[in-house]
Amino acid sequence: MLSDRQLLIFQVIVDDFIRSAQPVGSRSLSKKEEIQFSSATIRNEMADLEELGFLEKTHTSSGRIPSEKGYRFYVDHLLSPQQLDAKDVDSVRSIFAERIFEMEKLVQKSAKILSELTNYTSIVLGPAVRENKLRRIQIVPLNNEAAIAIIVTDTGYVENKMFHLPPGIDTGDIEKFVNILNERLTGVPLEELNSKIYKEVAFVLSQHIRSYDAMLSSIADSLKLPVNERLFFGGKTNMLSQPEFHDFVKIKNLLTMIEHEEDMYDIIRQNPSGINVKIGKENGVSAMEDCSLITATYSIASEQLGTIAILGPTRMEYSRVISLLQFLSTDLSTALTKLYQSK
Amino acid sequence: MLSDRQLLIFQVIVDDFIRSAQPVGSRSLSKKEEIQFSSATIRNEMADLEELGFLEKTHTSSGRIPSEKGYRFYVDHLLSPQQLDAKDVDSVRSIFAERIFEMEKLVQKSAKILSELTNYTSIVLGPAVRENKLRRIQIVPLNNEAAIAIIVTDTGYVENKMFHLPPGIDTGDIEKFVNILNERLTGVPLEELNSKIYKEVAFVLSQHIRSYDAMLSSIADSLKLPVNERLFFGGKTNMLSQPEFHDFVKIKNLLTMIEHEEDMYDIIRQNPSGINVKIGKENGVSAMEDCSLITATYSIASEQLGTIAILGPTRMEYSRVISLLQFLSTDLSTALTKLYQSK
DNA sequence: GTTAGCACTCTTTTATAACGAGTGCTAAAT
DNA sequence: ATTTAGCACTCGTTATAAAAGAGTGCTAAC
Repeated sequence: MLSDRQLLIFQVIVDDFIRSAQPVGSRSLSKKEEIQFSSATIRNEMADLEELGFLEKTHTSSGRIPSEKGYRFYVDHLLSPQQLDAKDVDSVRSIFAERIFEMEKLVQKSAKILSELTNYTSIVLGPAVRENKLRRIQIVPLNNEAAIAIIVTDTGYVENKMFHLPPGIDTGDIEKFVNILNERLTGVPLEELNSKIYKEVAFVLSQHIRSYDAMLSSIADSLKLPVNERLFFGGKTNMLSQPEFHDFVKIKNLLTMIEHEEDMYDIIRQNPSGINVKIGKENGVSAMEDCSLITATYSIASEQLGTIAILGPTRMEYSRVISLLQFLSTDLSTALTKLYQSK
Repeated sequence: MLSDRQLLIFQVIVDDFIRSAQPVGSRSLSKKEEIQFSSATIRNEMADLEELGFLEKTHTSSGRIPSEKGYRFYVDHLLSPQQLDAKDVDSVRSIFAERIFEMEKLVQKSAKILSELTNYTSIVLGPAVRENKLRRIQIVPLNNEAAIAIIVTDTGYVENKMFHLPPGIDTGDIEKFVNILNERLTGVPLEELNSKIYKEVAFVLSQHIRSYDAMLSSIADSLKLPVNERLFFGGKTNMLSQPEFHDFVKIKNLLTMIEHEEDMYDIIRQNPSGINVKIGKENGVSAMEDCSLITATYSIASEQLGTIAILGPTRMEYSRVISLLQFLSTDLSTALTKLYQSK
């Protein structure tokens, strides 16, 4: 569909604009060594590329910038899987250098490094605990009225919630109660806990414990997991350095959007596994229409755990970011699998 | 030291500037109804106030704005304890409307409401767990190599940490170990845990458990509390709407500073109990030299728990914010005392 | 098919002037 | 002895115009 020359010109324009953030003109293009034809020829090609919808002008006599369709094409067809810079490799590896133990810490550090490396904003979702299996339930009474329910999963994730004790319950009952829960529920994935409690455990409890139901509903309520997986951010303010956001309305909208965790959660979470690129309006949110979002998923063995994402301007270093995310998500998956698979 | 007329003029200037963010001129002042003298008189007084260091000009022929010294004087001497708006009272009360249980939730909601009410940034530190008393230690083994240590305090605070199990330890030993810890350490304030473990518990353990020391040091290490109390923020991006921050360098520095949790932690934490106002350079941080920080502490009974703070431009609604913080911190203290004092 | 040349467009920069809000000072009024 | 009216002056802001510069589209020559 596009001639080789058009491809070449298009690619150079995109690369140049990604680097400089300035519209690219025919004259400056003609001076590049990889381009051998005159500025007039380039102008003709550029006009064609614009007609095809790959380029845009900011005003009648300006140079060209890539359109969203252009970026999409660039990402889909012009991005050769590029070798990652040795420095970048080192930086990513440094995440795993210390023998970090908790998943969350690892994931948090990943977010930090990613944002420093790219100078964009990084967002990491996870790790998902939905499919974690229950390791232990504990109940710690605080006083006559309240107690804490604690659950621990096989990956070391701990969740806790305070609840009211039914009046008049005694410690022996609580202990029995917990023992029954542990007997019946250990090994059950968190997402099935709630239904399992009512379907299978309630009956057993009823036979052993007076007034079990008040407590059971308190507990079941407390354990209404999955708790939203947490989001971790890195470099929230990095976008302030991007020239396209030297505009108070834009930056305010964007930062406000980022602060709004529930929305971000939905946006990140809806991405399918593997690498994913959403460009500009594809994000479906007006605050992000000058942004691109690249996501990658990570997993333990084949079980998808979470998502790493980079949010940058549409004029983003797609190639490098994609390589980075690919590399990091693979490494993260490997590390986590090694840590938690070897039960 | 200052005449009544000077006080009046000064107060009106500050109030006006706080409202409008515009330098205040003599003519516009003379038109206010509370001011009965001519603009020329006002000019003379303003010149004197400037000489005394309470006012500044932005350029030779501009109106006046309050200097930092001026704000300091205003806060220290001109602020009458003002009645809080009925709306504000309602909003603050709404924090306690739902019967919230966990301290952290309460504190988080306070941060949110405060920032919405003021359109400044709110920062809440706490609640401190240093003096919380240990209620229970649990150890949950995950596999042969790792286990989770969980501690629960009398206020329902839960902290957990993963640690390595010494090779070859058996479950019976772990159980004994935990029982001894609980016997000896229940009721001990978190901040004393570490020393107590080594001084009093180590010996007992040594008599009952083989290879106790490897595990003890893992655990003690894990429990190296107090974990920094957490910071909660509200309205991080609110400062973007303040006209004094319509400057990319300033806003970037400020937001970056805010993101840097450790620094913020120190800044908030160092404030003594009660209401505290830091104006501009008094904050000692260049990123905050156009800001004022107002802090208030909250407590359970007489034990100080944490700090609520509002970060705004130096041109801040001091009177209203101080009233708000005073009111909220009192209410928060009362609510928490009621919840947790009645053990 | 390619390219040199040129008129034209539009932004950015620079210069200049006009405006206006505000001051400080002097001299008159109270 | 204050207070105030009056006025010259300052300086930032706004408006206008002109010049510069980067880039385009089109035509005609190569």
